[in-house]
Amino acid sequence: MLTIGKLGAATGVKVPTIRWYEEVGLLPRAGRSVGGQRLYDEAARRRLAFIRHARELGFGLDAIRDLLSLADRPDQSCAAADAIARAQLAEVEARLARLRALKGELERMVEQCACGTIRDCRVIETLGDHGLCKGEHGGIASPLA
Amino acid sequence: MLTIGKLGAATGVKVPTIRWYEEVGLLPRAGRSVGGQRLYDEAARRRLAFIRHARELGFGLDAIRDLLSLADRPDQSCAAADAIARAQLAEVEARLARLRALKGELERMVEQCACGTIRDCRVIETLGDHGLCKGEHGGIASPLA
DNA sequence: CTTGACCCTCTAGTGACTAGAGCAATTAGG
DNA sequence: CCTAATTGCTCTAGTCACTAGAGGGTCAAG
Repeated sequence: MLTIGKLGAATGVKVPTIRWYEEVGLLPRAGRSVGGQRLYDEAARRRLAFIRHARELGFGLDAIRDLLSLADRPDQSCAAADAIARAQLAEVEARLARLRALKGELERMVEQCACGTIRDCRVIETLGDHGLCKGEHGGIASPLA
Repeated sequence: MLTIGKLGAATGVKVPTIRWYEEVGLLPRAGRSVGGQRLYDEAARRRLAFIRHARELGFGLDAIRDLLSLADRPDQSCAAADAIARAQLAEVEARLARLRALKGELERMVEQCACGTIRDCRVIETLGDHGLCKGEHGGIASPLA
């Protein structure tokens, strides 16, 4: 049986994060010691490792919840899991495209800067006038890295 | 003189967002009509367009605040603005590298899925066992797209 | 038995907004 | 000139996935 700190160390997840996963239902309510401290078994450790890995791959907690409930039913079709992963891949590809455009625009901006005074600064000027941009760079960047 | 709605339409910024920019000090407190509604002039419009464009390029509000105060002093050196832009570029490049790694891992996962039952699903299996991953994909993805 | 490391709950804060309630002001049409 | 529709106002709360901190309780080693 692991205390929450050992579990965190074993999985690379911070202690408050583990408690928070419990609160939002990603982890089942942990059993407690006599004094009321959480205790975890190997199954909990595997479940948390799964969550952590999925987070590293950028899945949101809702998607992870779905993936976990799928993982608990080994006889069902894998199609749903596949769909979730494909959606995540599409999301990542979209963000990649956007970031590449951003990078190009920033590079252009920085390269043109002669580093004189603000008056002649291409960085400031470009920011002030969208028309100086070559390509579109769409709307405001969305969260979820 | 523009009302807040016209200003929003002219710059592509939503009305509550404009009010929020005022609240956090990116925009000066707007003058008001007799009835208390905000009114904006051309200078405000340019300032908001600057903010919007910088947001599109992924700058955070703190960086934008700095850029704006630089833009207001045309005689000063452009070095600080250049540094902010370079930092943003570095940030974008780091996120690009991370996203590329993520994309690779997701592609591998999805490609290996034979779409049978969950029991044999590579997606679920890979998520459960980080050892099946080829490369590192670092920590949890950070926000700020 | 004490010390220090760990654990508990609870609240609040992050970034950059977005949504909604409940009401006031403006504007276009008749 | 009146009315109805639109737009505006403030304020609160919610989003995502945590993180930080206060103020205490528990546990294992020495």
